[in-house]
Amino acid sequence: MLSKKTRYAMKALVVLGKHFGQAPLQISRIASEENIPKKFLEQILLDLRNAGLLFSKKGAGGGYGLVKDPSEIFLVQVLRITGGPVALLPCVSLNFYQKCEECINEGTCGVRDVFVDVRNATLKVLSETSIADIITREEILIEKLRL
Amino acid sequence: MLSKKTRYAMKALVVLGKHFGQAPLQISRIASEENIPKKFLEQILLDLRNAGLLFSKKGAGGGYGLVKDPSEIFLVQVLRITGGPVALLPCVSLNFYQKCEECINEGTCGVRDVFVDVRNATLKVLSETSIADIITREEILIEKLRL
DNA sequence: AAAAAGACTACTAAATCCATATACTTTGTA
DNA sequence: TACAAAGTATATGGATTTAGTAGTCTTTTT
Repeated sequence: MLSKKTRYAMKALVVLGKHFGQAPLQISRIASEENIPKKFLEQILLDLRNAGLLFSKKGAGGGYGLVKDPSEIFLVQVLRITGGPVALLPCVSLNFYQKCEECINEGTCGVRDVFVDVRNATLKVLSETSIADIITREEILIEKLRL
Repeated sequence: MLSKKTRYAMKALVVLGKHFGQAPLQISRIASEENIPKKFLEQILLDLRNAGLLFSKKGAGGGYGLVKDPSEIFLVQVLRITGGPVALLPCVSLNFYQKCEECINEGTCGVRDVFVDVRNATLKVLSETSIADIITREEILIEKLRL
């Protein structure tokens, strides 16, 4: 399961993506728009900024904005910034690898082998999907509901 | 990430799969073979038994065994018994569904839409892979290491 | 009867997650 | 220049979950 942090981060990026190129958006605005606790969102946006995804502007008329085009921000990146490993087993994680304590021989572990496949399948979707794609998907979903 | 419970369950089932058709295996034997805390494994095997995957026999010469052929036990089942949701978001889970509190309209949520795809990809692997497949994979891995 | 093995219940220590609080810094503007 | 708006940073606390342990009871075999 993804943490709320990761979920909030993605939702916030979608909102920011819709405003790309415009004036920066304030935390409180994003928070109220997406029902995210403001103080928590504050920390999250800060992480995304420190990771180079967002710029920030202090003071009156300040706020946050995307540094890159939404089509260049992929979900894997977000997941990794917010600390959510893609893999379901630590011994299979590319960026958060940890040896399974109980495992005798990692190289011949069949369970691990399967979860390498699972990770690859997940990674494929997440590394191909951008914030822009999510915005497009939302438009399609809204369109469908109109029928 | 899968819980240790789920991991231990899978490993135990693999051990039991290798002994399918033979005399039941004792908890302590599986525990020492796979470096799993015995008392913890006890609870896990009980869950698997209550879910109908294992039979148990008390008293001297007792132990646990698979009810079905290892080729008929799939990883999705194990995951669901041990309480590990397949989905990365609660609002996308088939068996552990929960509404995202903060979500305004689930039907038009692009993030959710992507994670439906992720879930399907994961589910495909986990519902196609059996305990027997894991055993086969281990044999292949061992074979490869011999070269 | 005794020993072997699982069944069941309860508990606890540690970790993690979510959220809030508080104090500080920067920037725009009246 | 002073003040208010907004982000920065750190700390803290509560709730929940996870992992593991302990102890007692029940069943079965010898």
